Amino acid sequence: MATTDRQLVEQWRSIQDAYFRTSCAIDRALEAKFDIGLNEFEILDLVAESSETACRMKALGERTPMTQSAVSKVVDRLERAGLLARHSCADDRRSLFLELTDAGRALHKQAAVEHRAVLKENLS
Amino acid sequence: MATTDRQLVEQWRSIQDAYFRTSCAIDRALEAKFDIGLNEFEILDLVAESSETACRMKALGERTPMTQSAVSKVVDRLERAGLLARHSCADDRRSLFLELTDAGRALHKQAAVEHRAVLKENLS
DNA sequence: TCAAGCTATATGACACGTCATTCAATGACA
DNA sequence: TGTCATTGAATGACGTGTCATATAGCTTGA
Repeated sequence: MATTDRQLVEQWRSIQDAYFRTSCAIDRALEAKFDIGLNEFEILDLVAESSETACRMKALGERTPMTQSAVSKVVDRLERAGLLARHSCADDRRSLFLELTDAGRALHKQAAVEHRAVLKENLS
Repeated sequence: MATTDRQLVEQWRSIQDAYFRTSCAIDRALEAKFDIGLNEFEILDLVAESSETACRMKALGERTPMTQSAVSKVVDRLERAGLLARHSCADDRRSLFLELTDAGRALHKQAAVEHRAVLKENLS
């Protein structure tokens, strides 16, 4: 009972610790080298990953813990930074279809290497 | 190489997922039942845990990933809510010594039960 | 004992996330 | 086809976290 609770809390703290250490490390590295944060990278990564299918915005919302409005704002920033473009979708004019620009694709390629490297350093 | 990267990313995603699911669940539960957030609870928990020693503020900063200024603000809110009090420290008048109020202690006791319960539901 | 530096905390500006709301487009059904 | 509900996305108000700084108290050494 008490020991179970203790173990639970221990387990939770270790998850928190791994999460904070790693996400801060990624964030700092990406911020320093590419001037984008972790969430920006995650979106770039998702878009890069699924460069086939259309109508992304919606899909992104489903693949990330971020809110729809958060996604919208991250995409704003990426678009302003010239890394990503919104295209309207022919078959459903409410939907938007996202695509990396050349700059975005290039940056993502480098950032992904960095990202994996930081993961390697920080995860068991 | 590629497979290692893939595994790394998988591992990272699973940590992220566990972290988000669990922290959101705790946050919602505490927010709904006790009107405090996760960080507020963590601070209450830390203070409750070490109710012996003095000059807490500093010590808290070392036991949490939060920034010193974040801790200061969380303590502000807890103090405003009447759950916690700052006492000045006799031997070093820069330091502050934190103490749960009766209300704080009572709330922490209940909230801790809830906290452990949510952990149990969300962790393997 | 006084200056210079260090330490503990608070505060203000700012970035970013959430929630609630809005708006346009779509679907469904009479 | 016209109305009503629903869906995809954007926006504004707001809370909370971070960084840089301010402030007060402590310490050290001449």
